[in-house]
Formats: sequence, structure tokens, C-alpha cells
Amino acid sequence: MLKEERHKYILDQVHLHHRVLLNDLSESLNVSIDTVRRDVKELHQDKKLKKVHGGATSFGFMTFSKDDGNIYLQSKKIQIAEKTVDLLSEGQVILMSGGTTNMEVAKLIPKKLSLTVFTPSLHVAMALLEHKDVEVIFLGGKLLHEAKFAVGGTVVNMLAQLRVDMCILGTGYLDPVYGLTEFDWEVIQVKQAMIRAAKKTVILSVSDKLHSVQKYKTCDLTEVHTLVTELDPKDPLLDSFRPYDLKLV
Amino acid sequence: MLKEERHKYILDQVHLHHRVLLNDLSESLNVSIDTVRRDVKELHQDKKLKKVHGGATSFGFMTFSKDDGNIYLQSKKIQIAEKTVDLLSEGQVILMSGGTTNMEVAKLIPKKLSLTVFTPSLHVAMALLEHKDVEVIFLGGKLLHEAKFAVGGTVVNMLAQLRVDMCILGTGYLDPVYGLTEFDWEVIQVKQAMIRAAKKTVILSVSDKLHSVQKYKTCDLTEVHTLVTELDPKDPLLDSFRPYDLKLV
DNA sequence: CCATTTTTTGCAAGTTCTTGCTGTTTTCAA
DNA sequence: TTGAAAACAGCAAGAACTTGCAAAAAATGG
Repeated sequence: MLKEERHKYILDQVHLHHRVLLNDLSESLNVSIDTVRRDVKELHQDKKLKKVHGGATSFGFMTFSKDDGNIYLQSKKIQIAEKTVDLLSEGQVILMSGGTTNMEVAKLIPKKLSLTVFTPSLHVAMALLEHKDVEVIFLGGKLLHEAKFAVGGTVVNMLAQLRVDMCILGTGYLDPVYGLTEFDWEVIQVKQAMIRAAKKTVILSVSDKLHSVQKYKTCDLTEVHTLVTELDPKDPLLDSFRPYDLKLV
Repeated sequence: MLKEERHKYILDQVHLHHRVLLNDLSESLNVSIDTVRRDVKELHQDKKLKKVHGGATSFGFMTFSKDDGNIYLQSKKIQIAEKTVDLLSEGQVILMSGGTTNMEVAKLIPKKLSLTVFTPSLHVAMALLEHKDVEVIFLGGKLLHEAKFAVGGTVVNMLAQLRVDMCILGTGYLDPVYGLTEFDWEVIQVKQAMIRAAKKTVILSVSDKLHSVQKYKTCDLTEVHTLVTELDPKDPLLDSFRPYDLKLV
């Protein structure tokens, strides 16, 4: 078995299960534990996965809990939010998903900007209600306990009746090849409906989450119109996204 | 189980419940208390959570203490909530409106009681989501800025399709002659739809609000099945409600 | 095709990390 | 103040990691 094949297998396993044990890999690949260890070490250096004591985890795995108190990430998210509110204009009707980045957007909306916002996220709705000139319409349905996010047929049905100016997707994992991915099937359904309901789709992503892949696919990059990161639009890290018809902000 | 996985689990728990006990973590993770202690210590040093004697808490941004400061009123509301949760039984499907009294009910629901709850109140939905065994379905629609309560045709439409076991109305003004009254026309519409959708209607009211009347009428007392106050059911203050076919609790 | 170099792989010795246990000290609440 | 629970420090067994090395495999070059 070639080294490349092993690397690919390891990455697949990591993305599928969010984590792997070196012992399991050694057994299923029929190579010594040392070889696996070296493979994982390389992949770690290539930033393809995260090596931990006893195994490896995918990048997405550790970061999807809400506010991880990481002040560094937080400041990146605020930068993204600042760029995002610049895209908004008076009187627009928009859709917002959940996630901490979208929370920052909700907080940063100018106090006198009047908007109509549809959202299935409890936290975002709560934050938007602080703005007297923003009309907030909650897309009701079954709520997910951890994400505090509405999913299910009711949400999708309501979205099917909408045609809004813009859709702002906060969380999610982004990769130039695999597109936009998620780990929760129900959330995928809602996000796809959101994209269908909007004329333009805007993705917010901290650079750490670029090139990370999850189990299920939301959409291809061709369906996205704008990508907002905390980086300068000319940053080389974004090069792999340039072939697509994307506005980089 | 990898250390990283334990860390993630602990953070999830902390964010979810806002505080956890080391003993509980030790049991659910099947590791010794020392290991959990060490984990929490690391997470504390990483500023991911706050270690306290016996457990850990999140320094969460959601310290929304919607307590109205009035500790006296608060204790009455807790008494009402205690009586109200006694009315609930396993597997029921219920409707809950908003208000601080209903918030207390939401908090006091036993951890292992499984229910399905529909609500148009953001705060109540948020509180209910702390209970793993409660399925929460939000009745989406236009949100009122102060009350954080959904109103409008969408809510009424959704309610028209429901037939639930019980409806718990929190806020409101009550009078033996004028019935249940409100000052917000939109809220009236929703509450009427809620009463129509339920087999039984339960009203929660602190005694201060008895014999008070507002501009618009929600319903007559004849449509109400149970009235819960903080008073003893035999209290003379409730005499004027006895002529009606009401269960006083 | 063969000899040399480079890369890869497995192994062994030694080090570090993890974890549960012990005994002791500290903290908390009655 | 006192007793129980929690936190801490140190220790030991085992697992995981590192390093260096040598054999095997692959690539290179004449």
C-alpha cells in the first residue's frame, strides 16, 4: 500500500468519524504503529488534521461548540461581521442562519438601519430584537437542543414561500473541492432551503475553517456569491477559491 | 476515549447547563474524579470555562437574568410554577405562552419528564431547551421586540392545525366578571388561537393580578379549566371565582 | 542491468504522558 | 467548631511518544 493511499484513507476516516485511534489505523492498514504515527505527523504538519495523544481529530470536531472563549477567534469574527454589515442596505429582506459569527453580525447592525430578517436561530433572533428598526421573523419548528436552531418540515415549508434579497450563512465548513459541508443532516436541509429562498448567498468563515470538510454537503461553491473572511481579499490563503465566480471580501 | 473528546464533552455540558458537577461528569464519562478534575483544570487554564468548588461554570455571554428584581413577586411565581408542574404528566403535548411565571414553570420541569411543548415565546423556548427530554417546537412568526413573543398570522395558522392536551397561559389580567384581558391586540389573537388548540386551559396568575382588567378581552372564565395562584385554594380572596366551573389550585 | 543513493519501514531503548490511587490539606456548610 | 466533601500532591503502572538504527524497498544514474 502506497503512502498516498494510507494518507487518503486516514483523512477519510478522520472526516467520517471526527476522530481516529492510531491503533485502529495500524490494524486496518496492516502497517506498524510507527508508520501510522509518522503518517499522522505529516498530515498534522500539512494541517490536514489535528494530532492528539492516542489518535487524531478533524479540525471541525473541536471547534463546533459555540463560544469557546477563544478571544482570538472572537476578534476574527468581529472583523468578519464588520465587513458583512457593509453589505446590508436599507429596507432589505434577509435570511440569517445561526452560529457565533452571525451573532456578531446581529450585534453590529447599525441602530437606525431598518431591515426585515428571517432566522431559525434563537440566539440570533434574540440579538436582533435589540434593534428597534429590525423586524424579526422567526422561522418556527422543532428546536435542536444544543444549537438552539429550528429544523424540520415547518421551517423548510416557510422558506419555500420566501424570496429574499440575501442569505447570510454563518457556521459551516468550507473547501474549494467539497464545497460547503455540515455534520448535521437536519441543518443541511434548512440551509439548502435558505439558499433556494435567496437571490444572493453570502458565506461567513474564519480562515481556520477554510479547507475543512464534514460528512454532509450543503452546496457547491458555484451557488455562493460572496465569501467573507477576516483575511485581506488578496491573501494567498484564498487562492484556491479564486477559480470560482466568488466575490471575496 | 481520547482526552480531546472528554474536553469537548465537558465544554458542551458546561455551555448547555451553564454549570456542571465534577461527580456527574466523572460518572457519565466513566473516568475517575481525578481525571475530570485535571481536565477541568486544563480547560480553566485555557480560559474555556470557570472552575468552581465542586464543578465548573461557563462564563457565558448569556447571563440573561430576566428576574424583575422583585424577590417577593418572584417567590410567588415559583410557588405557582411548583403547583403547575404537578399538573403535567409523561408524554403530554402542551402549549405554553410567555411571561415570567411561565419561565419559572419551564425551569422547574423535572429533568426526566418527557414532553412536547409548543411555544411562541423566545425566553420560554430557551429555558425549555435545557431539558433534554422535552421536545420544543417554536411557533414562528413576527417577533415583538419587548416581549420576545411571536405574533401574527403564521402563529395563528400553525395553532389552527394543533390539538394539544393542555395550554398554559402565563401573563394576563384576570377578573371574575370581565374574564381574561390583555392590552396587546396581537397577543390576544395568539392566545385565543392557543385556547382553541387545547383540550384544557390552565391560567397562572399571582394574586396581585386578580381583579384587574385591561383593554381587550381574550376569553371568558367559562373557557378556563384550571386557575393556579400562589394562594391556598380555600383562600377567601378566591371566593369570587368559585361560581365558575374552575379548578382552583 | 547493476551499483549507489534515497526513502520507507519496523524495531528497540528510553522518555514522557495519562490515569487511578493514596494520604494529606483545604474548603464549605451546619 | 466540627465533619464531610472537595482539592491537592505524589506515586506507580501502563500506554503512547521519541529517537536512533538497520534492513528492505524504491528511485536514480551510468
